[in-house]
Amino acid sequence: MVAKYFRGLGDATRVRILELLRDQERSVGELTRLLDLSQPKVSNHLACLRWCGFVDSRREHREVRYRIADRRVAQLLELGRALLEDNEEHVGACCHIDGDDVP
Amino acid sequence: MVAKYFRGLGDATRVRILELLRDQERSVGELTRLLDLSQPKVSNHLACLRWCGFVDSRREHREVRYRIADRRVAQLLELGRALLEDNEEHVGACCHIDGDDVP
DNA sequence: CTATCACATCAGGGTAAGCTGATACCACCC
DNA sequence: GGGTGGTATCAGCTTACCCTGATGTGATAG
Repeated sequence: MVAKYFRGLGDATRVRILELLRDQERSVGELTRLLDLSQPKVSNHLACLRWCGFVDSRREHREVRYRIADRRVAQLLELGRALLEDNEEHVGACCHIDGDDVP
Repeated sequence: MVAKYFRGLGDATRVRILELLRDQERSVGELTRLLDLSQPKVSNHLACLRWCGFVDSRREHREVRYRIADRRVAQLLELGRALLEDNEEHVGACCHIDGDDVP
């Protein structure tokens, strides 16, 4: 179950979304433009994040605005990023998990 | 990259391993017996955890003993588990990530 | 040196996660 | 009520992850 939860963070798009939501709430359209991704893709990942309780959503006019659901979610990302700094080379070398974030 | 890192935690077997290593270091054989899993499977996940810097290993006699590499790894799991408690129902209902830990 | 224990790696097949493109939904404005 | 902007969902396909079984490597004992 914990694994399933962390798996929610195990996608580059979802992490990027969470980082954009970190400071302010945003609509789906905003995220789509900022990330330059297809709308279904963003919406799909947002649904995933919402189901797992990472984000909350509310309608405003015709838009749906998303925000981080819990401050600890940001902490989790922060902690992960901090740990990563000391292991970036290792992670990059992991071939079990195929990186898709190579420039 | 952060996503790739979290993906390392996105597997039930790897999380179980980390929790067994949480309190004490253990050999591959111990883990294999405790988890009742095949040896290649355990070894493979250990390799993944090691590459990503979650655990350290050292030889002792003929065994290889593994331990948590950084206290923050345990903190990360702790934080994840704490957050999960408030969202367990949601996570269970997430159909994008197919749970394999259903009793 | 050979045998054996403990572990690592490999090749192959199955399966779930993610993407694309199209479509359905919902709220608002006219 | 029809039309439009903003989201959500769906079907099909591709690919990356994981598992199994077999084989390779390294260290110790005899």
